[in-house]
Amino acid sequence: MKIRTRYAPSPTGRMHVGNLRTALYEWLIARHEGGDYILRIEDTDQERFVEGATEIIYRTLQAAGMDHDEGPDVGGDFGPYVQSERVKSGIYLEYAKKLIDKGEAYYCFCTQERLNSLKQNIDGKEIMVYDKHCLSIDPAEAQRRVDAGEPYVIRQNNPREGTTSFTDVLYGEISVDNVELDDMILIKSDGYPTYNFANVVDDHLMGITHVVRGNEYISSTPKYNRLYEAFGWEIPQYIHLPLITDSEHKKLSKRAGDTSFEDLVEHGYLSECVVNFVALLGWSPEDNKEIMSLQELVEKFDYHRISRSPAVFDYQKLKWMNGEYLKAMDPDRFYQIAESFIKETLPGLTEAQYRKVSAMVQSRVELPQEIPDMIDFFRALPEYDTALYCHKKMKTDEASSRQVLQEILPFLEGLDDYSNDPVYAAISGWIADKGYKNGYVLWPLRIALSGQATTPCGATEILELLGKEESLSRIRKGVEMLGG
RNA sequence: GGCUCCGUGGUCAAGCGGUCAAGACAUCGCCCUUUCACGGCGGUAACACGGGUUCGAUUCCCGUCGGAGUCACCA
Repeated sequence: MKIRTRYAPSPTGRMHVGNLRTALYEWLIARHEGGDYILRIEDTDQERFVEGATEIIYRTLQAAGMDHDEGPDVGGDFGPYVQSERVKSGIYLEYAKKLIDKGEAYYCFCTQERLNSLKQNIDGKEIMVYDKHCLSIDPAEAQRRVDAGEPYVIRQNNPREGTTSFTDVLYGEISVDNVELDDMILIKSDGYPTYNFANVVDDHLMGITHVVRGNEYISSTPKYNRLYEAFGWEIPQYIHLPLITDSEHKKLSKRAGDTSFEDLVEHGYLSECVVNFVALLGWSPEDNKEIMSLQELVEKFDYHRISRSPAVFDYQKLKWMNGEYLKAMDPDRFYQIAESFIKETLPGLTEAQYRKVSAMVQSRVELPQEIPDMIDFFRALPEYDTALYCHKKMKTDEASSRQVLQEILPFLEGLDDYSNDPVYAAISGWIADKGYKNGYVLWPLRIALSGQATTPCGATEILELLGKEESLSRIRKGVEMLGG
């Protein structure tokens, strides 16, 4: 049988990494198995609906490289693919009524006040279990009240005795006492179905074979199973994914303002890197390779290897991976990314110089946003402490640096070609003549030229970029600061 | 609190009865180097605990402890 998976987001804003991973795993399963991947928009909560959020979903999926076979924008045989449109046809209410006829659901007219009175507070958490109050209403009476226009919801009628169990591909069989099963609402008072209900109905109607979702749904899955059973529908394969957590081991969530795909991209993370990284949160390939293209992921993704334990989202490693992607990148593409950062920091250079700076920075940057700080010293010599001139390994200190700089100054003044290779050759020659060690001269030179201990390049490359005049002025300044 | 799930280094993560318990990030050190970085090499660092089962448990079972999730007219 052909595998069909679906990504069913609700359009409430940006897609955070947990959702992204769910979407990715569903896509990978479908693609690896040669199945179909369906996009379904679950916009049954009109209050949380955010204008433009559906477009964000399209954009994100596209940027991440996940194409879908069916969906609101591409059509398909099982449409419509937006739940608010499906509501109009009345299917959810129709199915809910079938459940009422079977005694598996019932009308409920309880007011919010009465519901609130059922709430209890345990450990600061609000917990509510419905007491089946409206189950006792005579069906004919209930129907009369509905017809009279009284607000109502439809609740699932779950038994209080016995147990219900389901099988998860990863977790195996999970059983729950039926007392734990709340009579959850299927149809809300505004006529919209709840996620819990619409999800089951649509998954069935759309022929979804593998239901992939976050771990947080495990506890409600028995209720879904009862729904499938009540309808006599085939139960899909369940694949519950381990949670992705923050460094405090708490579930990552949109409400907590956790990072979304778009946030990461705006912060300079490459979309292919984010996808790669997220794929590895809860899954690893047999060969343990880490840097993988989407295509490789498709080839290697065996969902049976998905982990059961939660994973912390480690920004540090994400950053490292981004650096790997940046380093491996074609220089031209890197330049496209780095260009604006470089030009804004260093206005007025030639195109060739910009390319040079880009190349310097490519091998050591993890995020493009780090570039300005890395190269700003080219624009203006920063304030610096003369203690920088002391370097134990190079055997330099303030006095030796002053002396060396004073000594080499006339030599540099007499030099006209400041291109890297010639200037390097010239200085090397000079150093050899004097019998110094390279670092003994080049370390103070770099400090004088850059005012900082770490630069994305060597001293002579700075000379080249700065040019003769600016270089000499910076060296004189250094000598001055050293009391020369 | 009830229920459910999870438990290999700080983090990700191999392992699926017998291994000196992989690898990656981070960290530390060394080398290389025109500083830093990159690169190369190496170090520190883990099977939560207690019982079983077994000739033998990280691996299987039970319990304890710890962590998380869930208990909405949100998904």
